[in-house]
Amino acid sequence: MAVTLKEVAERAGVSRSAVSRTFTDGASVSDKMRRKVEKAARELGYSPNALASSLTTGRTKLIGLVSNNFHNPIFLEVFDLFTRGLQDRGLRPLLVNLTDETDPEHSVNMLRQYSVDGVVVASSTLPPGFAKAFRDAGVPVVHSFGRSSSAPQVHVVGIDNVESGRMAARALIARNYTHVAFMGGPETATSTQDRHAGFMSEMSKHPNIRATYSFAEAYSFQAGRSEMMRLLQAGPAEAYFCGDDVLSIGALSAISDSGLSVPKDIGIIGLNDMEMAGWESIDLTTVHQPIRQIVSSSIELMVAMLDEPDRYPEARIFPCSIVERGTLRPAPKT
Amino acid sequence: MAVTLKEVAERAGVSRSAVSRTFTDGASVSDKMRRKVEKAARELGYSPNALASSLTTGRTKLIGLVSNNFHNPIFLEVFDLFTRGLQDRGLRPLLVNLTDETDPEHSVNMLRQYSVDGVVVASSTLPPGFAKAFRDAGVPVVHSFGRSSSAPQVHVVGIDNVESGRMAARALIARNYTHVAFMGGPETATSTQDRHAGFMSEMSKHPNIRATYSFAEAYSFQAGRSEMMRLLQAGPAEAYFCGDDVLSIGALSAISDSGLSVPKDIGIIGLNDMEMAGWESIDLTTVHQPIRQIVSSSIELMVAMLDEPDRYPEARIFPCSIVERGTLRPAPKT
DNA sequence: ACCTACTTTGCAACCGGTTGCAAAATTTTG
DNA sequence: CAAAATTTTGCAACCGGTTGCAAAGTAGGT
Repeated sequence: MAVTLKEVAERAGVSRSAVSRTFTDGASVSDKMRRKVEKAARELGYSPNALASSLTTGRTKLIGLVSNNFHNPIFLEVFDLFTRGLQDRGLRPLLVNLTDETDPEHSVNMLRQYSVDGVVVASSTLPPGFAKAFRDAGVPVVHSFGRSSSAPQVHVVGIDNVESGRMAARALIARNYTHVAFMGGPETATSTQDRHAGFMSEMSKHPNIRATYSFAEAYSFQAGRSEMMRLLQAGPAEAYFCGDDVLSIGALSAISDSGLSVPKDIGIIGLNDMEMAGWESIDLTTVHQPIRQIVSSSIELMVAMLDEPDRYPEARIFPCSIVERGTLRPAPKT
Repeated sequence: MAVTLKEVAERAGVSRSAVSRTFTDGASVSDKMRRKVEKAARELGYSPNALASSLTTGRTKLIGLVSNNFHNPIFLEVFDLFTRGLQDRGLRPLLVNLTDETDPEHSVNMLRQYSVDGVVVASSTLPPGFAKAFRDAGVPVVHSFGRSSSAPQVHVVGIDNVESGRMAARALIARNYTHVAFMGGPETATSTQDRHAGFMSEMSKHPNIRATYSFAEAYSFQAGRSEMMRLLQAGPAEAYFCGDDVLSIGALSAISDSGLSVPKDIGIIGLNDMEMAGWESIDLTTVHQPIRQIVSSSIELMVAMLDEPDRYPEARIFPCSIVERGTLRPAPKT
């Protein structure tokens, strides 16, 4: 069906190499030749087969985009940014949904079979062995939104979750709450562990403030809602740092359904600053995670690694900032 | 870097064909040979290069997954379903983000260069010429969430948007509203056009009910919110059928910020039944669009077309249903 | 043991490109 | 204008596999 190099060569009356060269930039072709070939190619509707050429060049321009996070709306923004950024650079994302059921091993193998030039993992927690498998195969890996210390052998781009936990803690301290709490996502997530650690470590400097914590079952609305329902029964803290914005929104729902009001009765601070956090009906005070920067830096790093595969692993950590909206009481003027 | 067929053949002391055959199912290989080859392959860590084999077999198992909808959270569910469904069948989604800036022509070309076996377009409105370009190239196309009549040359899987508009209208009629309205997405979207047409056609059977309409600028929270703000100023209808759930949520925000309550002062019915519609804090009555069925049917259709590329185009239309929650007043008992 | 029928294996050509090398063509130089 | 330097072009081998075909091997029947 598709038009091949050979057909173009025949029609233009030149060698196959000549055709190949006109479509490879940097190759030596005279203007006359180029015109002849381009004419023939246009008439035939030829476009070179990227896969065939990858065979000799060793580059497919395919990038595995791996994620296990298809439920948190912030990842739609992440996918948007990744796909656009990659395609702007002539790279093609091969999307892999790493669900709990699928064996990571299997995905690794699949990506190797398609000889991807690199792999971006967009997920806080990297499946064990994943990074290593690619490194052994000589495939560059960037772990976006990952924990900086978790795997020193792999490039990481993201935020310092420990620091972001501290930042949230300081926001609560500044507002003179006397009993605060951390309501995390699942305890197995490294992001939760780190935010928790940062939060508690900052609070430990203020022994006069009571600090407690608990974990929801997932980073989801329902999990946040039901965990907050439970906390309300048990006697809630004055303000909560929730593991992320979706959890926060669930918590807000539980609070308002209990007839309490935010921020008067209970304060909430989230993390991510997803689009929805700015919706007037939610108006969530939250720790902003700079996802645009994280994604674009991840892509730049990936591009750099394509030229220099053995590049020494680095961690690129972006600072977060607090976005003050309406779910924490105002800080007293200093 | 990667281990090749030849190396395995040498180590096993057999011909390259033998190795190839043990990795192609349906090929004739004796058990003894297979064991020998598999042993060598295992020792070397060999796995066949999918791209190289595609060259001779003509199949890449790559499916272009094209969408221009990276802002509506329902599409995260759609991507989740598509990626899982495809990878369960051994197909790999090559994701293409068709933003307004990118030239559709360019995307078509790119997908052809990667010789995708098929293309799934997940978007209500198909860029003009898109389907034709692939058909001309002999590449199967399935248009998911598309308009059934828009392009009879392409397979479409989705809902009948006209009928869904009628369904929403009937829901409002049954509740004895006397002034209803359609608040659509952008007028250029075929989904909006069809829902609008269906809604108005049903209303035209009830001349005693006043029916008006307007359009928001996008399928987004902010667009829904500001359009509803405008309508509230101008004097609102008693109940609105909003073009989709995200618009509805925006509208709800405007209504409650204006001190009005839902469904007492104004009724809202959405469309899609996205996960968020069921959140207790939203509790949106809506027309359920069966996205799981649409996606799985799209995939089945695609798989069928891989075997039978000239299959006669069909439209697979799934019925919607009303999910009654809390944003419309109850229908009186009959 | 011999012949037939069937299965397994290797050879070699091919898929659609790329690329090192040397010959041919063109340009520069003396 | 010839010789030297440079650019352009084609040949042929190669990338990592697949596959039609014929030769070799195995089994079954008598």
